[in-house]
Amino acid sequence: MEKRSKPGLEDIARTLGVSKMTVSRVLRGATGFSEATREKVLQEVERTGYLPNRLAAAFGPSGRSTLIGVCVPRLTSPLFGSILESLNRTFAWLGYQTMIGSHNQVPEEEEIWLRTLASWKPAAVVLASKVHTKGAMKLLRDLGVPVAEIWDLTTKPIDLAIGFSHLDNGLEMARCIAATGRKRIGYVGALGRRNTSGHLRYQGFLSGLAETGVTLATEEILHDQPGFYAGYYGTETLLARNIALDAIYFHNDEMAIGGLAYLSRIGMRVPEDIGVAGWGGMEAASILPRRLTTTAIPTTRIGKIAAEALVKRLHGDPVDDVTVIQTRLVPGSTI
Amino acid sequence: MEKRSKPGLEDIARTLGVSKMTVSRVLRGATGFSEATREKVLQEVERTGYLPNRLAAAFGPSGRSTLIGVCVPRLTSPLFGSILESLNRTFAWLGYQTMIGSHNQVPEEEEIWLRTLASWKPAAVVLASKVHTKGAMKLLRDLGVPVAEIWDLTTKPIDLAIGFSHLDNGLEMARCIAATGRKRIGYVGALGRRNTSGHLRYQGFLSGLAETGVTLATEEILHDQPGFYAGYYGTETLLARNIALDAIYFHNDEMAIGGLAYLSRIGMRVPEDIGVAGWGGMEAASILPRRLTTTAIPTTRIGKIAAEALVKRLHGDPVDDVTVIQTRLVPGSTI
DNA sequence: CTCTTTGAGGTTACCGGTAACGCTGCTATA
DNA sequence: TATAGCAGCGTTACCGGTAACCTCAAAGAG
Repeated sequence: MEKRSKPGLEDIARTLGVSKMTVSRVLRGATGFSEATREKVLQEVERTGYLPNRLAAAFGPSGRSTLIGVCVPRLTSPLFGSILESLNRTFAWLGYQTMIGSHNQVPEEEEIWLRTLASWKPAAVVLASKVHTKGAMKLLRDLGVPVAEIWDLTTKPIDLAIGFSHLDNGLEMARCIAATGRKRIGYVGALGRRNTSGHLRYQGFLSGLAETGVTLATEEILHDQPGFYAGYYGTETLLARNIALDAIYFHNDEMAIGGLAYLSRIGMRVPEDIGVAGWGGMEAASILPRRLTTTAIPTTRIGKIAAEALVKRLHGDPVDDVTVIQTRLVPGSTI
Repeated sequence: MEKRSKPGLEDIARTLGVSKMTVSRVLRGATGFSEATREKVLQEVERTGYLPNRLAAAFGPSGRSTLIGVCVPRLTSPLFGSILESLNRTFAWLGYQTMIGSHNQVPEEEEIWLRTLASWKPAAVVLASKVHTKGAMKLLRDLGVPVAEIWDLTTKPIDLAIGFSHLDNGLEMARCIAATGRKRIGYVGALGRRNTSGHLRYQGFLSGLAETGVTLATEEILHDQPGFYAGYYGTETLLARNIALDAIYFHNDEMAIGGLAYLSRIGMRVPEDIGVAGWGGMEAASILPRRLTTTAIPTTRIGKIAAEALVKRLHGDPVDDVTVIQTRLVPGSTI
């Protein structure tokens, strides 16, 4: 039967005959103690199995939190999953913990999440959204902690930005397709016309086509999640219009693969009858009978760099405000 | 310029001429105040934009935490992503926040994560792993909070269990395949022979085959993550042995789709030349030229029920120790 | 009319760290 | 030799809620 909850700094300090503060300094790696003291403290910590109380550490006016809030559009996407995995791993390595949320591309949901996060006094915030509500911006300002915006670079960063230009991704793919001489081009997207990064790629794609004097022949932007189903049915809808097409650009690889499934079903050959391009560089894209033309995104790198930059900022070390991550157009053989 | 950090309970209490305790009672929905007082407090909270400090609330000997730890094998799987999404949503609705980690099927990583989590004094823990280290079990015991084990049911639950039997899933699929008269059956798995839920399905599959006097003709268990690549190359390896096969069971749908890609590449027809079955019920499985034979998992339901059960237990309401979730074998047309 | 109950709210102790600040004794320098 | 500086450590206040305990007046019971 224990009466007290858990051994704390004080217990260690008492058995060692030093003060709480000394133990605290040793454990935080601060200065103001001798090597002999450090040894003693670490041994006692080991012996007692002392667990620091991060609640207490973050508490109080001068408490230093090790909590990082992270909000992404959704948790079901392997792309964001990979970023989260990378962020989690890097932050853990550097002594920080994450609190993860998703906003489903609705800025208001991000604000609600941010409000909850704020009540935990986080040390920093990572956001993977293009748009923020006024309320969210005010919350971020009141929090007064570093903010890393990942994923897209086109917006003016609040603080730090790590990512790439979705607009350029779309532009680049348009040029790639145009270079093959294809001129009757369609687009299949998702998430409506909300201001998402997918929509940016769409806009970049339009600009890219315009460069060569081509206009989009037809488009179908569903309101669903950008998954296999949406790609399949979106393609069906697009082709039902009986507009002759020689290429389709998709919101992402999942949708492109859904589209390929429909094309295969109706007997259209890719790339002979029609070209297909996706985005995201998912694993499946490279094992298809014909390797999918897509843009590969180094998600692990993005997570690692974002976490490292944020921690540097927290330590007061100099960091670049904007870090551009290189993406790579994978030519494939579906165009 | 503000001198104090943020308005707290005390600030609201002072302007209203009541005590901190009264404000706290109102906000927590406890008893011991009049309707008039409640109104006043809520109005003042609204007016000042007061944010509760959950750090302070969870702190102290009698602090009530609203933090829930959740640990899943990986964040890149849409299946686990969907569970996390569902857990997050349900917990948020009920006033709780999650701290998410992944253990990558390594029990020691789970223990490390658990140790970090423990220093945040969570109110409860959700685990999606079959095996736990001794250290992890001790940490859970010391924490003394409710634990929900989700995903698999075969192990003796620590506290609550919500899930289904992976063994039965494998068994059922074996019977389904055997019923078609196929007898030369192969298996392609991943994650080595680690004690994962995939391995349980494999074992159930073996038992199911044994029932009908069939033994596995050949198997290939890779050490990679169970993704498209692993399925593709695993199938290549399997078939390179030149053992005649009329069906392959895969670790999951991603791998099955990878396998289908290889089969298609070498010109084998499915299901005429060879049958294929996966597991997981991913979206893509149902848009393939032939609908994939698989087992659909109601991930959203699992998350919702797990979160609700855990919160009930936290409130002291009665809960079933074990909740069985029905999975559904989708016959498809690849067998 | 007195005694008990109860609703409404106040008081106090406490949690486990952290920063600020103060004290000691030793060493380097004028 | 005086003293300034500093490494090393102790002391103290504090944070923002919560449970436990206490008070007090009004209502109801006998």
